[in-house]
Amino acid sequence: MTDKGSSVDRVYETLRDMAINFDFKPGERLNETHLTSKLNVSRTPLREALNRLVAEGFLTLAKGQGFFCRALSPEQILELYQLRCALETEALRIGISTAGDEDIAAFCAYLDETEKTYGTCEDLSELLNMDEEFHMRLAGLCGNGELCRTLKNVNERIRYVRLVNLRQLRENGAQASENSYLSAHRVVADAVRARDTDKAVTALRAHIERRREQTIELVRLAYSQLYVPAV
Amino acid sequence: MTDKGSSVDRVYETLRDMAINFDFKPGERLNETHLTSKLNVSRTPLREALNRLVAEGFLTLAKGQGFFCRALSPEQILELYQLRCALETEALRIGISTAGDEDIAAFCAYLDETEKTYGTCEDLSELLNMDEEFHMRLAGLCGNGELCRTLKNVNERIRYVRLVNLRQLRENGAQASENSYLSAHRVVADAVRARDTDKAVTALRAHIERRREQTIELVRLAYSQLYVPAV
DNA sequence: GTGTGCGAAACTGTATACAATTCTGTGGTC
DNA sequence: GACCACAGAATTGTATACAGTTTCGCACAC
Repeated sequence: MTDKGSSVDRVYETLRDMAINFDFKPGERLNETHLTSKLNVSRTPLREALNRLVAEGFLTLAKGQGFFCRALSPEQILELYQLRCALETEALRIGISTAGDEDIAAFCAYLDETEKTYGTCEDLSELLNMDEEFHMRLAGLCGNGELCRTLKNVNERIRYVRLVNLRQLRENGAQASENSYLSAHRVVADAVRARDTDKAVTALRAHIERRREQTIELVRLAYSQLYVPAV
Repeated sequence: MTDKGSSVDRVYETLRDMAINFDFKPGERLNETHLTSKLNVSRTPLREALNRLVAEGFLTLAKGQGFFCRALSPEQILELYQLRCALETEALRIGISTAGDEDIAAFCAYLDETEKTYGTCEDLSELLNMDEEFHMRLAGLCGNGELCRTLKNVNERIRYVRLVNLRQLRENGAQASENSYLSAHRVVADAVRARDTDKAVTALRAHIERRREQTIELVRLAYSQLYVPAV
């Protein structure tokens, strides 16, 4: 029953996941022939998938030289954080003024539900998934599909750095930091429930921008982890 | 010297222009064979370009059925207006707090310069270009390339409806409306020069959202113009 | 040792060929 | 007259072939 999807779709999703996780190193040139044998498809659907990923900002395309992994630079990450902030705060504004009570209740219920597993979650990737899910649901309250799709793309592109961030916090034994994530979410959710736009936007903006200062250091750390195979 | 660019690039730009102007009708199925003969390329680069346009939201792709022009619906346009608002207001916030005085001066100078031609411009498409250029320069003050690229894409996707709007205003003999565009720009620019974030954001938001109420009617009008060849 | 030029190999960009699916129109049945 | 079945045509999705660049390595000059 599961529509196995076209070859392009399968290849596209595989490559996107690899790009998200920087399985391709920043600036690395992609060898199409290697990828075809790795993914068992011909170059035609492969290149169609690659072209999509270029349009989505995961890869770049240099005429005559082929496809490259996107760069990983503090500037780039900062730009994406700003973009994320723009999208999320506006979504929040719209959501607070237009979402139904039941939608907001469902959103808050999700937070309640995940609150327990948040502290006990060992897998950092899973933890990040939960955080992203929270933010996507928050944004989803605005009912704007275009906005959500754009946000999703941005989140995917900063995911690696965020993961590095979590690893760092975990290593520093900063259990508190995870709780601070959670409490920040709680503050926003409460403000949403109270339909207090200013309070919610302010809290959310602070929550997102908090990470900005560390970005330069985080990108440096990211590079070091990229080229040292995880134990 | 003009790098003639690859075949894909040329085809891509042509198709994108056609999509922006709804030379493809909303929901229309695109026949690849016809396009190949029209554009004098084989299906391989054609499909690569089409895949890019899907990723950019100009087209959709139905498995087994090929490529279709995007829909044109009030909901879609409203979503894009909201997205535009999110991007522009955030860019404005950032720009006011980070742009150099000389950048702001250059921005204001551009407004001064175009102010004259604004009233006398006969070509509505050209008029719209000028408006878009103003907004892109405004956004450009924030120095965030990702944000600007996203905004550019959004603007392209709502361009047709905005053009219909201008046509309508022109037909109603509403010269005043063009002046109102201009004066709104002036208000924003003055607030930017004064580094008054709240005032600038409020004015810009109002300027953009003003069009929202008319959207349903505008989309209806757009359809009528799409299927009646321009005289 | 360093830099340069050349030629082969590798790779990209595009065209074409083929397989599988979808669409279309005709005929038949109720 | 409306609905369904089916065969042929058209169209999409993928693989392969080919031409034009680029890259890489090696030899050679300085």
